[in-house]
Amino acid sequence: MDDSDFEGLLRSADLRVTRPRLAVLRAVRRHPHADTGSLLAAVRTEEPAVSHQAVYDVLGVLSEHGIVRRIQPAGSVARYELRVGDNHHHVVCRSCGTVADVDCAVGHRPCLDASDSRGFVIDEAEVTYWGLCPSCAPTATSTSAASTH
Amino acid sequence: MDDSDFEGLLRSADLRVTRPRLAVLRAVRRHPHADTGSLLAAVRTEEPAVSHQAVYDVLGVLSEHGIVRRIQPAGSVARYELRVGDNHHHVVCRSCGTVADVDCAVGHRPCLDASDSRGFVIDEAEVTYWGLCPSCAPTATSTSAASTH
DNA sequence: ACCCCAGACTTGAACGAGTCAAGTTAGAAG
DNA sequence: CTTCTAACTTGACTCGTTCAAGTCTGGGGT
Repeated sequence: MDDSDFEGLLRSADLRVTRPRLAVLRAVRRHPHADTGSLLAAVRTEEPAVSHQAVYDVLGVLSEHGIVRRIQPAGSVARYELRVGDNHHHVVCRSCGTVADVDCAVGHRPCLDASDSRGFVIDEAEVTYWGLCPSCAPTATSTSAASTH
Repeated sequence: MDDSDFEGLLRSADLRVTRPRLAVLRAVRRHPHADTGSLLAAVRTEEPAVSHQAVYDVLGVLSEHGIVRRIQPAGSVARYELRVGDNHHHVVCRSCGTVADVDCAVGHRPCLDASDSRGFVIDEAEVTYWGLCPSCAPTATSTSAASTH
């Protein structure tokens, strides 16, 4: 994912290639799962004149076009990442809020043919794991028994 | 789930039984998946003097003690429900934001033994389905093919 | 039955992520 | 080079949620 890749992504989505957009894409690449505020700060290290509104706008259109993915665990502000369309989920630390990627267990499509989908037309199943990250977890306690809810 | 059940739940969590708390519990029972504002309005139909702060406090402690469950789909405000510990997930309508319960496919524990949990100690896996509710979905289109992400 | 006090509530101000609106700038097609 | 509109800047604003300080009350102890 270098700058010419970003340019291609923008062009094939019929979006103009602008300095703010490239700067936002580079910021998201450098800071996966960062929130808008951090991304704004990161963008301004290379493009000091970019407004916060521009960052919101850019992240908005990039999400709409599937170039970045917006995630928002309960209790957190919106976060963004570049990995799209590659079937992965997220682990969120209950203590510090850190987010990490988790590859989907091979071949599994969790609960997807939900017996009763209530008449909804479902297009995505999002899985979020909750727990404690290595830094926050009490040391030594090992196994990660998890329950579905 | 009648009022004496609520009283029991509170007492066994070492929480005082107060009129505001009972009113909030009744409101959550009457309005599953409602946000704080709606619950406040519902509470005030029977207890007009209850402050908004009280509702926030009550929902907070009830969540901490596992008496109610707080959910917050991306882009939504916090919502609350009484069903706890019974293994169910949620479908959220992308168009109107409506939330419905979906029972977990029997015996499935989605992606839980995640091949690589990044050193996190996981205690819960939350599944959110995204799509269109019956009212918002274009009529007739039927199948609900879903992709994991 | 009464007292007492920490836990629960009221009041009112404040915070901050995100949005709205109006005017200006700059990609990129012709 | 010109033109047009998508994209950006600026600045005000909304609203869900939290903070802080003071008052009240459920329920255990006497």
